[in-house]
Amino acid sequence: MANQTRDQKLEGLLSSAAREFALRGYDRTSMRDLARASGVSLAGVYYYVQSKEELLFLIQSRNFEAVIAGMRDALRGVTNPVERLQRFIDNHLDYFATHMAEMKVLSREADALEGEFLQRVNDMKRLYTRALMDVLADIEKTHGPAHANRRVAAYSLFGMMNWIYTWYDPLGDVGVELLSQNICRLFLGGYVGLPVSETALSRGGAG
Amino acid sequence: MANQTRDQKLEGLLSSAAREFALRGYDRTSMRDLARASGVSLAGVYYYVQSKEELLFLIQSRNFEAVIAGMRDALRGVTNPVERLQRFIDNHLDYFATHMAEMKVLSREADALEGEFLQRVNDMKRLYTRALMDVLADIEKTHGPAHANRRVAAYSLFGMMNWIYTWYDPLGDVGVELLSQNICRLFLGGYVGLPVSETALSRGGAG
DNA sequence: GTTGGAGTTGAACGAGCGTTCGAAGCCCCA
DNA sequence: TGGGGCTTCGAACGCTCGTTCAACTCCAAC
Repeated sequence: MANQTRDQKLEGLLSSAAREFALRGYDRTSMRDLARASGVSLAGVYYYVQSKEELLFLIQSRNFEAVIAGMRDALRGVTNPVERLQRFIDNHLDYFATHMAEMKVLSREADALEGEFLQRVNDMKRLYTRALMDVLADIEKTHGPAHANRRVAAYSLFGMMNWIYTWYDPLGDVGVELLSQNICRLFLGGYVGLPVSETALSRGGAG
Repeated sequence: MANQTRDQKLEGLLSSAAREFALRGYDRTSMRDLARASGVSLAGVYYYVQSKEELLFLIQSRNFEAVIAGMRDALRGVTNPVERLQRFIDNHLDYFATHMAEMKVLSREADALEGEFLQRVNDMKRLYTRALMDVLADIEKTHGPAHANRRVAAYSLFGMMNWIYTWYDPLGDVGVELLSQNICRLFLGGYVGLPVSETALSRGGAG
């Protein structure tokens, strides 16, 4: 509480803002709510951020960047297409489960942004979607024709993964590993008829 | 335009309100926007509806009721568990695709309601989720143990189906039949390892 | 031709919104 | 001790919001 750098304070503001946005929704949350939740005055918020919309943009873009960076790390050096997909899913769900508020805001407030803010987030979405579809294409090369249209399959997988903000409780009786394993199986089994074994789904050694 | 009953005018109001809510979001759409879009004065809206929240409730509950009624019709007399699931998915996606605005509002503005309005919609959700999980339980009885936790599977399927409000264009090159077929395959293949054939997925004869 | 209720309206209300700004507090260095 | 730049704040601005209400039009019934 005592001596934080400007960056640390912005970080804290973004974190409590994400919590509030996740709770009440972006539009129903006022700057006064955010000020109260983060322990500064209303005007104080504007010292760290230019507008409410920038606040939302920072939450969305920073977390999306982290997801993308995590995916790159998770896929680096992995050549087996199925394992690449498993790691893609694993990274997505893992980050989602450990940043529920932020990812709920990213999923639900998708079109609250406008102009350049919106464009920059949409660019990330395109990049990320492209990455998944490339993985799917690789899988098709090694496992024969898929049982579903690739684009439909990609968006269906995103649907399974992003929809969790409406029901999943990371502290409940379904752990992230089980969740990730289940979604991996559901998707892989349906997409290329792969009956994924227990062991094949456990996470590999080196990240 | 000339002589409509009160009910028809309310219907028209709900329809244009759904379109506006889907476009801009519930909170960002003002009662003045709705008045303009439906061609009455601001005060005129309040002759048909008690509040903005009731407007949202009516959109959500009426359409959810229609989805549930459609499901009951689709499942009536069908005993094969897999076919029951296919019809469940088919009904959901078909209604979604023909009522994109309304279903987007139902999916996205899930917690904009409060109090009794919220409770009544949530009751419908519980009922509908229960119905799907019962179908899944039947499938497990006839096709052996599932490859995923039943609850996770159910919510994943809802995720695939509801997420389409973020990307699906009913007028695009992916028709509803193909969409439904793809999602059926993805789910069934992953849930019980069923390689669903072309013909088995075509819709049955009598409804 | 008058009555009365259904439908519609313009104008206003109070409240809350995002944002701004001048001033005050704070703390390090001279 | 004093100056100066970060940091914080109370108070206000202009605007839009959801909602209300008295007054109006219209038309069928008497």
